[in-house]
Amino acid sequence: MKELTPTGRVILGMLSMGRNTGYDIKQFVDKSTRHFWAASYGQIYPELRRLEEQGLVQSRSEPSGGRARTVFELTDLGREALREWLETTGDPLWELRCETMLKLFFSDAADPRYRIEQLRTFREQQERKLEQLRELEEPARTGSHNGPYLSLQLGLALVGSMVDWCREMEHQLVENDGSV
Amino acid sequence: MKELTPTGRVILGMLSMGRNTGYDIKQFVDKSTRHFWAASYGQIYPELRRLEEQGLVQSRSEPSGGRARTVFELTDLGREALREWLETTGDPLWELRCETMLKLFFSDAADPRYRIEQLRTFREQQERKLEQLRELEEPARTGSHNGPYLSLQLGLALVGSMVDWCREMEHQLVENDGSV
DNA sequence: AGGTGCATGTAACAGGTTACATGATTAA
DNA sequence: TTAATCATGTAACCTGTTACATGCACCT
Repeated sequence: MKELTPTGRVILGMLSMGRNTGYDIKQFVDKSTRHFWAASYGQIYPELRRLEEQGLVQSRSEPSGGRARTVFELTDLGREALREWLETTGDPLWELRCETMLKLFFSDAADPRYRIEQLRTFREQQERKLEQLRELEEPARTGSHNGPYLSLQLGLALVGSMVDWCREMEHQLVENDGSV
Repeated sequence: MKELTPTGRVILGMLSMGRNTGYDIKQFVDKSTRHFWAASYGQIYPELRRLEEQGLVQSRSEPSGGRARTVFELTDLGREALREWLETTGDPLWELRCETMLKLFFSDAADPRYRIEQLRTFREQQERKLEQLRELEEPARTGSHNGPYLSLQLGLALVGSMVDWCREMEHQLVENDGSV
């Protein structure tokens, strides 16, 4: 069996949770996994076709009124591929790209007061993210699946710790050089 | 002035810290920023040429023995571009791609005991990362720049909180369903 | 003589985003 | 009537990795 592509895995997962059109998948990604795994139409639609070629999903046309609509569902093979991926425990992908850390790293090449500036901007950004995550908490807690809630809690811990660290560090930096 | 590319910024920063060949930059990235910002030869060498075209860096050939070697340094324009980027405070790039969160998210489609399995694998991975970061702590603390130490602390806080969260969650999961 | 490190580079590939085009349905 | 939403799709672009090729220098 061919290895699943990253987006392929998201799609199979989303199908397993009852999302069944390309549009629907994208919408749902945008209000759930987007915080740790995004996807765009440019990936989703072609990938759905590829998955069908591989026999992992099955499409059928199901227009709503005169509006074209293609509904997908997992095949047995697809369900199997998803399960296999979920049950594999081998060095999972973990990628972080954080411009703030990079700026901090190079911050000796600029006026030191910009450190606080960067930290503040970053903290505010992460606080907004935290809020967005918190809005997902209630629906995730009461939903029919447990997975989303669990992954949300990990996200919350991660973002929360960064916000806390920033607050502390901003405090220290202000004390140390008295600048705003 | 044209906007810097992501790798262009890393290069300018590294040059400002005294790294002066493509090779040297790559080596240093690999033992410092790689945890939150990677770079490969395939990006670095072409980008150095592009930066020179834009007048941000200046190269000179400086062979060591019969071994070809091109040394780069920042021009005034390059220093200015770097400073400008460092002093800009606008919605910094922050991207996380975490396969474990994705697997947890979809974990209802597999046997629940794999949740603990995924968590454990992830924690071990992050513990290794934590160790690598800790090895960088001493040199960063005693080095001539403050930036690297600061960014390292943020990384440490982030990875540390995830490890803690995993431990706690693994504990809870084991209690709740008694498996493994 | 052979392995490791220094040093430069590129071609092929992978993965993903953005912007655009199209058009029906529904709620205001 | 018009804006938002549902719905599908693609082409151009960007960014980055991997694998490979090359060759000198230095240490054992």
